[in-house]
Amino acid sequence: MKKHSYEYPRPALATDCVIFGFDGGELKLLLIEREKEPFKNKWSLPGGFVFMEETTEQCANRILLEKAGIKNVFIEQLYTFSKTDRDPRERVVSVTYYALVNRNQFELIAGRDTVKAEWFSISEIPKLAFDHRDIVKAALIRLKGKVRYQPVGFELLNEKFTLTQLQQLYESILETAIDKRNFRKKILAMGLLKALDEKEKNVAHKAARYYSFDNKAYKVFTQTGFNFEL
Amino acid sequence: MKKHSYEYPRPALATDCVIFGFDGGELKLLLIEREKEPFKNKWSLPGGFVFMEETTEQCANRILLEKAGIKNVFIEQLYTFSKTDRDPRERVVSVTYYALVNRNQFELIAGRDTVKAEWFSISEIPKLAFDHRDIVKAALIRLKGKVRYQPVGFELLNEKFTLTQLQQLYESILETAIDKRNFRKKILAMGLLKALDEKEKNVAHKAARYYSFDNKAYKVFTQTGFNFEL
DNA sequence: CAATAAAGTGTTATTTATACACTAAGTAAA
DNA sequence: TTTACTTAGTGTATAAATAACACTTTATTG
Repeated sequence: MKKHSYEYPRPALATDCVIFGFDGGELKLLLIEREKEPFKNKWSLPGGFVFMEETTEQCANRILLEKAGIKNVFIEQLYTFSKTDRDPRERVVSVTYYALVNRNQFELIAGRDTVKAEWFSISEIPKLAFDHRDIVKAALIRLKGKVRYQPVGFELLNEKFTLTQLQQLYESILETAIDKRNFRKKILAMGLLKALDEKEKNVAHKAARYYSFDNKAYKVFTQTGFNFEL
Repeated sequence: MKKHSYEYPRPALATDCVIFGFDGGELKLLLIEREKEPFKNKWSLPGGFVFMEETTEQCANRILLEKAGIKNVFIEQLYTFSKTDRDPRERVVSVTYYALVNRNQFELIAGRDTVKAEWFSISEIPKLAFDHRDIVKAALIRLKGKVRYQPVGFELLNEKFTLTQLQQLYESILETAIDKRNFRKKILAMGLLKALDEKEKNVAHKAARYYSFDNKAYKVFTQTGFNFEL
């Protein structure tokens, strides 16, 4: 049997982040243009190497902040990609994360400095550097699974949102049409939404009521063993 | 903004494997006794460092073979653990996997050589080395989620199994009692089981019929967009 | 041959999911 | 100021899935 002496060389360790946003009824993705070879001027996921004194999750949060000005958002580990040739320069293993971002909250900050950042509809994602297409694909599958049994979709919306916005969000993530009446019935029956007194303004039709996600109710909800399920 | 020059030092990269088996109506876990410090003589998950020329998945399969004589089994990436102090010697990031093993298939091989390996009931897991308890916990949660929408439980059983065995398997993974008639109705209705002509022998009661998982039917099943769900 | 032990089998009630169409309210254009 | 347009908002009936529940059959053992 082989003895595991393990000095150098070691694979490099990086993280890459899939950043989701929601706008104009569509799910979006934040991409960064690479400034250096390899894949210079190609679009890519924001990423970077893991420092010795940080966890991969701390690294992902640091990258979110440094490359897109994003902080304090929902983030979850996605998958670790380790194909030996995924970076042409050297062996790099990437622990990937996905983040859910309320776009309005960060619109000004994203793309600051010299970093060119842009939101893309998930239906119009350009060719990506490295194996980033695989990473995005995995993130979409994960998100689809996730929203059905965890109320994470709200992370993508403003604090106040209409039921139509919420429904559009689910429709675009799940890539399916949902019946309006059944959707509203089900989501309201859970008791996790607070109906606000406020309504839309300056719309050319009947103004929709705003709702907000009731974090307190959700806490009680989970503690009593009930499960969110859509 | 920080520039990402990334020479040494790098975290070491390892994989650890949670190996599930099923026997005597109980879910079991294969553990290895450590021969070296740190945690000498403590139980731990089989693990090892990732070589430059292998993916983390290949590494996990290699470890399964080297440490437990197990090969060609279901294996899936679980999570990457990266707390900076999870190994007292140095910074080690571990990409973990879980495997589902038919115990009968490997009973003789596991624990060969000098490696002391033993199966433990999940209700009687001893104190483990490193953060391995967290890893096991994550694996149990994953497995619970997985068996409900993917027919992976069969990986733990013999090719021929009785419906009672299958039910016990689900009961022990999901940690819940299941109604016999409803279970059989549902699982048979999916059309994924082949009833064999063979029955149990040498049992002190009515002999149960053997079934096997119908891989062909499952292929068609998935291709036609239906989903396994229990 | 009686006792034991697990296999095997249907029906009913309840809950959940699905399908479906009109009225209300606000703005913009004629 | 009236009409057209656009989206908000609402209930019911049917179908499907789930959950609850008990006795007969078949083999072995003492």
